[in-house]
Amino acid sequence: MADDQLSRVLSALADPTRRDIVARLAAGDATVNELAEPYNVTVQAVSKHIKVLEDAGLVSRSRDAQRRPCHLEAEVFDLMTKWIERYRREAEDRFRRLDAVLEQMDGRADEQPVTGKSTKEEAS
Amino acid sequence: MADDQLSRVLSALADPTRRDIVARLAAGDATVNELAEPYNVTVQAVSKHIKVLEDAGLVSRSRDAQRRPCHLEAEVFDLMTKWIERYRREAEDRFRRLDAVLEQMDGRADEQPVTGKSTKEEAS
DNA sequence: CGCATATTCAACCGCTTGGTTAAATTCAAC
DNA sequence: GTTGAATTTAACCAAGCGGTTGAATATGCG
Repeated sequence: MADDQLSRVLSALADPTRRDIVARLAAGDATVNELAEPYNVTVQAVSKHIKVLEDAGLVSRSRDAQRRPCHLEAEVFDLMTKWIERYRREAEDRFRRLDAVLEQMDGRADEQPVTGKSTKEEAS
Repeated sequence: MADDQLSRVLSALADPTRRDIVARLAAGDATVNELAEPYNVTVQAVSKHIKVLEDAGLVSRSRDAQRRPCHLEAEVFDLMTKWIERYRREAEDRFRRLDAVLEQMDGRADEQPVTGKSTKEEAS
C-alpha cells in the first residue's frame, strides 16, 4: 500500500512485535532465531516481520554462514522526527499566535472564542 | 488490531492522506468538508480517516451547528518522539561503544569485525 | 414544517496483513 | 554426500483497511 519510505517506516513500527524487535536490536545485532525466541509465534512469522522492517530501511542484514544477523539502521528514525517536529512546531506556533490574539483583545471577550470551550493546557 | 495508543498513533500516521490532514490541521482547525475538498475521495472516506486520527488521540472535535471542527492535539506526538529517542540513543551509544572497541584494538585488524557474532543476549 | 447542509452509519468489495503449516534453500560439519 | 540447523518461500486463512454507495441523523434557515 504505502509507497513512500515514511509510510513504510510508520507502518512497520505500528506493530508492537516489530517495535519490540527494534528495541532489542538497539541493544545489539541478533539473528532471526534469536529474535523469534521470546515470542510465541513461529519463526516464519518473525522472518516476515523482519522483512517488513528491512523494506522500511530500519534493518539491514549481513551474512554469517546460515545466519543472517539483523542490524538496526537508526538513521531512518530521522525521517520520522523531521516530519513530527515540523508539524508539531507549526501547531505550537499557531497556538502561541492564538494566545497572543487572545491577550490582545483581553478586555472585550464578547466574540465567540474560536474553537470554543477552553484554551486548555499549553504545557509541553 | 493495535490496542495501545502508540500503535494507534503510528498506524494512523502511516497513511499519507492522514498525514496530509494532520499537516493541514497544524495550520489551523478545519471541518470535515473542508478537509475532504482537496482529495478525490468521498467525504465519507475522509470522515473515516478523521475518526482514525481521533481514536489515536491526534485530533479532537468541537461542535459548531452541523459542523464538527477538527483540532490537532500536538502533544500526542511526544509519545512517538519519546519512543524514537529512547531507542535511537541506545543504538547510537552502542555504536559509540563499538567505535571505542575498534579503536582499542586498532593495530590488529585481522579479526573479522563489523557485526561480529559476539553480540547478543545479556543486554541491559 | 420543509429543505438544505454537514456528518455519520451500514453494508459491501478488493487488497493487505499477520498468522499458520509444509516444503525448499543454504551452508557447516560430520 | 548425508545430516542438521537457520532461514525463506509458498499456499492458505481470518481479520482489518480504505474505498465505495446509499440511507440515516443533526442542525440551521425560510
